Amino acid sequence: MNKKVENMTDRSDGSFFRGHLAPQKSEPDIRDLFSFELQRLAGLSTRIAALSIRPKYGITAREWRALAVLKYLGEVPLQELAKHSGLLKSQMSRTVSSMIERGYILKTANPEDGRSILLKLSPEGLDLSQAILADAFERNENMLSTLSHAERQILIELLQRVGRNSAHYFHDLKTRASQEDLRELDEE
Amino acid sequence: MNKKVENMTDRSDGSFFRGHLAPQKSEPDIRDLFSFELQRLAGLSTRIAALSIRPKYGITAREWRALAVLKYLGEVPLQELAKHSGLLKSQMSRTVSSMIERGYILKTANPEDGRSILLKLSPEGLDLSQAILADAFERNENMLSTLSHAERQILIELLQRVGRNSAHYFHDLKTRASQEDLRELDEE
DNA sequence: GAAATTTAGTTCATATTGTCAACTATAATT
DNA sequence: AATTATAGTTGACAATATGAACTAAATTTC
Repeated sequence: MNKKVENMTDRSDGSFFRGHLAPQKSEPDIRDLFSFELQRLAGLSTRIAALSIRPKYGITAREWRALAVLKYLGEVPLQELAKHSGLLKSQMSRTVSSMIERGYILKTANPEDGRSILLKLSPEGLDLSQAILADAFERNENMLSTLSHAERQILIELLQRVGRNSAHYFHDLKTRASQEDLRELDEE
Repeated sequence: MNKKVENMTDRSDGSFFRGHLAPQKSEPDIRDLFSFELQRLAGLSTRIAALSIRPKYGITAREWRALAVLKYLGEVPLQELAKHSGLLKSQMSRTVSSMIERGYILKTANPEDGRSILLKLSPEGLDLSQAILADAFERNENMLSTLSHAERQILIELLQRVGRNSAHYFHDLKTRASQEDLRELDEE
C-alpha cells in the first residue's frame, strides 16, 4: 500500500536527485530523466530475456508475452489480447497466427459476433507459458536482488501507478494531436 | 463479455505480488512480473516521446538521446558514448554519422589513439538537445504527475539501483553463455 | 429494410530498431 | 616482425512498430 513514501526532501524545481553530481543550480540533465532510466533498463531487460528465452524455447519474448497474457485473460477476442499486451492489433494478429500454427493458441468463432474470434491457450501453450514464466521469475529475482522485499513492492507499485497515469496522458496527447490535424485541414 | 478479467488490473490494496494475498493457491502470473510492467511502460514512454519529438524537431528519440548523453559526457570516443546510451557501437556509429551530417555533432581525431575518434556537441547540437530536454522534462512531469515528488525520487533511485544490478547480471549471463558455447565446441 | 457507418480482424507497405559478423586501420603484446 | 586485440564502419538480416487498405460482419440512420 502506498503511503510510507512521504517526508523525503523535495527539490523545489521538481527535478530528481542525482547520485553523481552535487546539484545546486544545475542545468537539466538527461540522467535526471525518468524516461531515460526507464528506457535503458527496459532495453537491458529485453536483452536478458532474449538470452534465456529465445535459444531455450524457440519463441520470441513477444510471442511468449502473448501466451502469458492470454493465460490470465482466459478466452478473449484478439483486440482484447492486444490491449492487455500493449500491442497494436496488427502486430497481435501476426503473433497469434504464428502461435496458432505452432499449436499454442486455439481459435474459435465468437458466437456472439461473427467478425470476432475467441482465442485461448492450448494445453501445450499453457505448459510452455508456465515453463517460461518460471524462468522469467528467476530472471526478475536476479535483476531485483539488490532491493529489499519492501523496496520491490514499492517499485512495482510506483511503476503501475505511473503506467496507468501515462496511459491517460498518452490518450490525451493523441486526441489533441488528431484534433490539431483536423484544424489544419480546415485551414487549407 | 469476459468476466475472468475484471478487477484484476486494479487490485484494491495496491499490492503487486498476489502471492501475498493468496499465497496458497496462486499460480505465477505475468502481471506479477516486474519486467512485464517495465516493458509496457517503456513502450508507452517511447510512443509518448515519439509523438512530441519527431514531428517537432525532425529527429528520432534515439538520436536525441545520443545528443543528450553526449552533452554530459563532454568529448568522448564513440564506444564511450554507446555504453552510456545503452546501444551497440554499430548502432551508435550510424546514429552519430547522421548527426554529424546534420551538424549537431563534431568529430575530431583522438590524438592519443589513431583508431579512435572524439565526439562532442556542436553549438547547434547543444541548443537542440537543450530544447528537447526541456520538452522531455515536461512529458515526464505529465507521466509522473500521479506521484508526489518524494515518490518520484524514490522511483528513479530504485530504477537506477536495479539498472546497475541488472547490468552486472547481464554481464554474468553473457559470460556464462559464451563459456558454454566453448564447452560445446570442445565436445564435438 | 436498404444505405451508410462502425468495428474486428487480416494483410500490405514501410520505417525503425536490434544483433551479429566481416572488414579497416591502428595499437599493444609476444 | 608476427600475432593479437581494439575502435570504428559497414553490410546483412531479424524483430518491432506504425499506419493504412481491405473483408466481412455488426450497428445505426433514414
